[in-house]
Amino acid sequence: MPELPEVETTRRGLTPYVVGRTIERVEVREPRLRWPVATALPRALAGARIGTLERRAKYLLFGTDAGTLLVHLGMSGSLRYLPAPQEPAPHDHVDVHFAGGGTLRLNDPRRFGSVLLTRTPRTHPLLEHLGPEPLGEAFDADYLYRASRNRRVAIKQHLMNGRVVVGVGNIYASEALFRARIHPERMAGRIARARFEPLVEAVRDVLRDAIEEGGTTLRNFVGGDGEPGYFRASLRVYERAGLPCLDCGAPIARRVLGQRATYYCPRCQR
DNA sequence: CGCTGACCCTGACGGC
DNA sequence: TGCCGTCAGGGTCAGC
Repeated sequence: MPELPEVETTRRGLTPYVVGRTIERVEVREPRLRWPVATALPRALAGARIGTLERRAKYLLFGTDAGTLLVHLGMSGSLRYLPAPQEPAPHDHVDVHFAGGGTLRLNDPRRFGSVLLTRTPRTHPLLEHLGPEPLGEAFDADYLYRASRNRRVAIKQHLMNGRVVVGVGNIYASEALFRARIHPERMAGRIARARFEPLVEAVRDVLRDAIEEGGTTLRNFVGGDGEPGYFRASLRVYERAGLPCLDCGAPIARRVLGQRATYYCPRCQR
């Protein structure tokens, strides 16, 4: 489920409920996530106060005086704040109970997500080698052009490579390339310099638009407030195989690239 | 070093 | 109805 817009939606939704709160108790019902939840984690966090909630790539970083809690939602994860106690449902793997009431609850059916505690987030192996934020200043046409030289991979896979730029997942890679009119299979290293301005703008625009709509709910994504995202209605190619291109009417094509479904207009995108 | 494909896991859905 | 194959928004890792 979550790409950058969904994670950012979650961050914004949770911030008023969790920042400034003191953790009373952490309850781990199922530690077998992408990486096992450390047995020492609940004890380490008990009594800690959350001072900040930030996002880096698709990670949520809860800054506490006991270290930084890193949460990744994987494919199927979601975080919700519950003001009142609620019976855990299937796949509700982790609860963070706050002093004074309220619970932050992680649900993740496929368990590709992760919950980690670190004292040194900047140099954590999972974060250290990440590329620039797509909505930050470092991500511009010059950067992406240089990062693409001599690369033989398809531009779509290139955009989804977290070392190149973070946060661009399967939905928004297809959507951005449609907006930039670039064929997803075009070799990254063979794209003309002039096309990188529109491409970078397309990536930024589609992510910004999606954040404004509260992300994309395909199956089960809900933001921190439990609301689904509404960007699905704005998707132009994703999951539209066979339907007419909104620009030219040609049927949208679907092809598998690097084991991921890829959607594009074979007429508009070159 | 760059790149490909296997793999982690559960659930929904369509075909038979 | 039930079984089976396919697919799903994430990422790491081994191997060439």
